[in-house]
Amino acid sequence: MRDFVKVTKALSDGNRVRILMFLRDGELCLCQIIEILGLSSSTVSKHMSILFQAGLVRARKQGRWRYFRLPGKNASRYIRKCIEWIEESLTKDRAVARDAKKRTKISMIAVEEFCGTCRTFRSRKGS
Amino acid sequence: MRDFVKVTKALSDGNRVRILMFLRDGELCLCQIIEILGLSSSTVSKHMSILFQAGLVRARKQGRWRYFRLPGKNASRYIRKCIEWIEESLTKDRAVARDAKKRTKISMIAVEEFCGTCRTFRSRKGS
DNA sequence: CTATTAATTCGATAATTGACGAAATATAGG
DNA sequence: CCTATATTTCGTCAATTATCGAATTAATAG
Repeated sequence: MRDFVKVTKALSDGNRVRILMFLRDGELCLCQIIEILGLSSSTVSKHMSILFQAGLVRARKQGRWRYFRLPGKNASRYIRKCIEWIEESLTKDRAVARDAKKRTKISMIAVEEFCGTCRTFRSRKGS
Repeated sequence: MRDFVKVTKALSDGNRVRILMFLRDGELCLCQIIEILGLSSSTVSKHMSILFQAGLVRARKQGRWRYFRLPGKNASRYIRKCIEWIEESLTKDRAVARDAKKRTKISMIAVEEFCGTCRTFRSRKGS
């Protein structure tokens, strides 16, 4: 029960559900998630930690960046079922559609450019 | 999204999940639920209201008693999926097993006896 | 109508939660 | 080592939540 409620608590916030929905299209690094949600980095970091603790996302670190993704087939049966349920319930959701669009836009910029050295590059170019 | 989060918020409390699990065996009146959970009547009433608002239980009133049950086939697809998911995830849960046992014990007393006139009867007999 | 009892609503309280910004940590590059 | 940047942790604050008991409402029985 403890673990199960950890999952339902993780799902009980709209922003966290949004994250799960746009992670369906593949992994993203934290700063990309920050950009899509429009929340502070500390807040998003906390959200990711809650999703991670619940087993709803996997994470990997590469250099300075941390990438998050849905757990896929390695996940326990009830986590997989859970994600299926969320997907089925929200495919037509407006907020989810908006996020997907935003994600597409962000994905046009290569990850290494979006956050990282090239941000410095871009701002140098801009100023 | 609004409605979906209403459901996940309803599920984000262990006591409410317990309620859903022991309602699988059929409807119960509020005072029976109170007895199984061991919480105050006002608290349980609030829990039932939250579950009802989320569409996770149905209710009917008969006389002074209010009976609650799972929504069954009338429920929307995603509510049914949700309940399936909970069931699948918690069939082996210890708290759920404990509640089921308690429910069986309570069910030995007819509903009309358990709460209602016969409670007076029993306490008169007892004192 | 009155008394009793089931259930809900109300008001208070302690705990939890979501948010932020500041400070700390980690990593890469010079 | 020093700087820059991505992320996490910490402290704080406001909002929400789970709980209770008291008061209220609803419905039956006498």
